[in-house]
Amino acid sequence: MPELPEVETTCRGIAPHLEGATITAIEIRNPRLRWPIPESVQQACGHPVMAVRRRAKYIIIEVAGGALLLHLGMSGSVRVLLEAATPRKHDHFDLVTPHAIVRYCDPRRFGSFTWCDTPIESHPLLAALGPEPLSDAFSGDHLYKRARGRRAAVKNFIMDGRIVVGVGNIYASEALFMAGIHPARPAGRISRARYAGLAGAIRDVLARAIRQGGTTLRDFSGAGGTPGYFAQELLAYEREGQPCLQCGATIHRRVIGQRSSYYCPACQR
DNA sequence: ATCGGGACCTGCTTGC
DNA sequence: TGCAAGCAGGTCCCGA
Repeated sequence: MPELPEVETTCRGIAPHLEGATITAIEIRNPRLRWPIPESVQQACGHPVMAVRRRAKYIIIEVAGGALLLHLGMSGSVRVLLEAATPRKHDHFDLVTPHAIVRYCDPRRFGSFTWCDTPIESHPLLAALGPEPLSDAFSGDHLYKRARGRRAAVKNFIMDGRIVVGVGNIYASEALFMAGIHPARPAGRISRARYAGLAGAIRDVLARAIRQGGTTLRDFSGAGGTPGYFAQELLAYEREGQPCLQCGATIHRRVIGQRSSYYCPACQR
């Protein structure tokens, strides 16, 4: 479910409830996620939360002495409860504070939850990550330089977190459509100018999706339970067989790198 | 160094 | 109606 806008929406949803509050307990109901939840997460208890922030698709909850590192995987979601509620089937754990419970649910168990007591940016899961797409470090020139000599499809290239973080399957299709670049084109065979357009498209689509509260396709909702509204702005994703909104040709679907890609064969070259 | 593919999971939709 | 196949928003790890 979650790409960068969904994670950002989740982060903003839980931050007001956690920042300044003390986690009094972490109640683990089902520790089986991508990796088993370690006992060490309990070290976050008893200290006020200093900050809740996002790096790539990870949510970082900082306390004195370390940080909780949370990933939503493919199907993770978080709800904020202001009163007790019966846990549902795939609710894995709760972060309990005096005024709220942050409850994590993940049916497919591709998400993760760990504790880090060393500098967070050098954590093995974060150390090799590329720039944030909405930061100044990300640009067309950055993409162009990193693409030299690469023969892999540009769609796989922009979804590689070591190149740029936060571009998942939906927004990769969308950004390539906006930039008029065919998703299967080799990354090394795209001009500097076209990469400038692609970087702009990535920035634009992610920023707009964040403003809409993410994309709700199936069951995503923000921490307060409200759905995202970006789905109605999708130009290519899941539009196979429908007319291109720019030229009227039929949108195609093709599996690239084991993922469905949607594109207009006339507009995208 | 780069790449493609397999792996990890459950649940929903589709088609015979 | 029932059952199997196909599909889903991520990313780590392996061998070539």
